[in-house]
Amino acid sequence: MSNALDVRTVANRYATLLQLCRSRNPTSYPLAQTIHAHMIAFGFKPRGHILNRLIDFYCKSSNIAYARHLFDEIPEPDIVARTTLIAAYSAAGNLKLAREVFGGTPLSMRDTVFYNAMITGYSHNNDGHAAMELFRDMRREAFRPDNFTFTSVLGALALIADQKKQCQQIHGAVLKSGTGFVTSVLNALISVYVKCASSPLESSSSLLGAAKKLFDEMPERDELTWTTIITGYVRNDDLATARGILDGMTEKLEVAWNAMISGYVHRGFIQEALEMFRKMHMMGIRLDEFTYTSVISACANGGLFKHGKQVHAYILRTERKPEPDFSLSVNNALVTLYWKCGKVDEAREIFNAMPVRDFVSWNAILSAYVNVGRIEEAKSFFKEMPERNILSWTVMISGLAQNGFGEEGLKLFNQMRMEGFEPCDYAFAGAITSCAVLGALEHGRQLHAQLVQLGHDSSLSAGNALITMYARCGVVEASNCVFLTMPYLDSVSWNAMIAALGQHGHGLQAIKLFEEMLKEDLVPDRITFLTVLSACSHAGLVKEGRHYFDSMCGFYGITPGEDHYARLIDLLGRAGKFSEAKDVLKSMPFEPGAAIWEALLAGCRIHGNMELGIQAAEQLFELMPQHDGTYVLLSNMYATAGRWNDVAKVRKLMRDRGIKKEPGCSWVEVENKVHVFLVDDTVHHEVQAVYNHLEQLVLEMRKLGYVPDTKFVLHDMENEHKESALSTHSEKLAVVFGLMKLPLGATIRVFKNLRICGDCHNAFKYMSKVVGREIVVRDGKRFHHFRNGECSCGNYW
DNA sequence: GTAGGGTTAG
Repeated sequence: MSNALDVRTVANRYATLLQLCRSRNPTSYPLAQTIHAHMIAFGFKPRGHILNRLIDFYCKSSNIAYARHLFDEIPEPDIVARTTLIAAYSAAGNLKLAREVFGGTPLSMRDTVFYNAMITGYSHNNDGHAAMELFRDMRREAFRPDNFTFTSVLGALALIADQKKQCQQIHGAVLKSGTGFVTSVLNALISVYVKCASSPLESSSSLLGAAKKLFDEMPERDELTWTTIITGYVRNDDLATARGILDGMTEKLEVAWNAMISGYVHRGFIQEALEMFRKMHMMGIRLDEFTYTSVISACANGGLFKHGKQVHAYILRTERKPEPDFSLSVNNALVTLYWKCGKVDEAREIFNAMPVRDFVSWNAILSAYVNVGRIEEAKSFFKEMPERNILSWTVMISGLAQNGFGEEGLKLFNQMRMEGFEPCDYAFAGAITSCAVLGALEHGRQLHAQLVQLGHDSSLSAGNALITMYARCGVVEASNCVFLTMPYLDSVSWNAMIAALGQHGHGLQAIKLFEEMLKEDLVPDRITFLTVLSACSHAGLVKEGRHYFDSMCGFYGITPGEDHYARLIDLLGRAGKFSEAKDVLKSMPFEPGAAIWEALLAGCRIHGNMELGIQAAEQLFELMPQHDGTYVLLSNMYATAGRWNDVAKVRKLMRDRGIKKEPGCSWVEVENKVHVFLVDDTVHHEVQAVYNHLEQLVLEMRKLGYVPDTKFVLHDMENEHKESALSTHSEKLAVVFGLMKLPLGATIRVFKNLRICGDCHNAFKYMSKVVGREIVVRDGKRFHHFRNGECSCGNYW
């Protein structure tokens, strides 16, 4: 400074100017920067209090790097600058740097505010334990906790699952410290009791009672108090009490009303949510973006497209100058409203017209494509996304899995991890579903282990996915184990477990579980009945199946869809009750579609009902000429009847229509080792070896007095049919290989889809007795358990 | 210099 102006005077003036700026007022940050720019131009070096203020402003305007630069220039930064920096690093999610500043500060310099900042930092970054630890350190070093400390610590405590005792301890400490009447501290206490109550480990009523007592006895309540107690009851699913408190509230507090509305929406009380909205409007309570988004979401979930549009129109009429945040969240809700009401392309139009978009907007469109099965569009949209978060990945992974692209789903899951995203339980659920699609048991087991390691094992979505995965991979015992140990169950879990039992031929157990579900006052949905009907069909429980079909239509008032009828036809067809099946066909309110004809054809194949089978196949050829399943079923039906010329005709038809038969590939698992057999046009040498064993086995079987009914595998193996038989029966050969070559006592599981005809069903029964071990074999989505000459599906075949 | 509530994407 070349002129004669006194440094102290200049400093005072700068300090006065900075007083005009307020660190909690974002609009003043540019002014503070301008003042700093002036200092630099003027050659003034800020120190002490002024420098601290500047560091604070740079932190707040999210230029932490520059704030750090200023901080590093100070020879001995004081406690205020350090505190500011810690708060800034924590807010930006950089705990490591915050921790560094914290650790580099000598004990003699520290104070309560300094500790408070670090405790809050941990709490904001979801590390409740570290925050508690620091709180203990602080008390050990004899720093007196104040209001801020308690509110932060209680916030941290709410992050820890098992914390009832600590709650009470801190409550005691609060009372001792004399802050027990401070509203902010009491709010935090109520909040933590309430959060505690919603933990599965605690009994909610006593903790909610403690919260309510504090609330009732409070000397003074502020807005936060009301919101906290109301959201507390909402979160604990006690909407009635929440509503009672809200109705007794004199303040016109929109935050509490919004919480109530969203509570109703989450619990599916659409009408109540809309009624609250109307009432708010009538009482002149401020409606804001939170209100609108919840109400639009209510309409989306209830399929009330017209109502949703009315709300939209109302917003456009009344909100003249919407803030950017406002229109962003409302538009996001609208996008969801449109696609959930079946208008995906309109949703996309809204999205395209949005001036600002965030993750929610992008993910909403992605889920729209995924949910309606427009998977190609979903894939290219996913690639287009400028940024992806964990949800984007999850939606895409489970979307791929649910549409049958298991391999792509798993690939994406791995890619997600490679890009540094820690998968959440939903992402795991997607990957596990991929394994279910692929029948990849070993991979599924690994994912299960990782799930446990990462502490996601109480997750509902992952648990449900595991039940299905184990069942689809042939290990229904594991499904049951998951089902029994899950802390929470929803109707999806029950449906999944009933399906698992049904798929494995345990029809009676499936029905028993279904009855248990009814006892728990859970309302069965259309999926539940699909599952129950399948279970009956697989176990041959014809009478029971009919009964449930009728009770679904009558008692539960569910209109049966084509899928329900298909299950019924399947049930009757597999039982050989063709005249009844024909009656159902006639009585149906719509023309039978492909699913129904396919079910009928499957029944005809089993029972050799050639006439009806051919008729069904003709319908299927018309409806979906490229569907290879029809050809296989028809050809198997002919083969069972020994009509080889007709088999040849079907094969020619396939060639003419360009339908490729997939190369045979099968795998067998014995004692956690998987053996894979490949059969292409040429016969793989391992299969040849199996074939030799098979011949031996048949000789053995004959010696033991077992004469295959007509053919089993042998008839196919003669002369010109030998090669094709080897490929179509490679799976069965693999089982034989497993039976003969591998150690005794282990269960043999075949994951590849075997199309089981009556003869091989008999043969498997026989073999299970001869070799004295359990054989689990997949047939479509179903499994057969052969043990001791019997099968889990009874004598249905 | 530090704390605390409500929304939308699975």
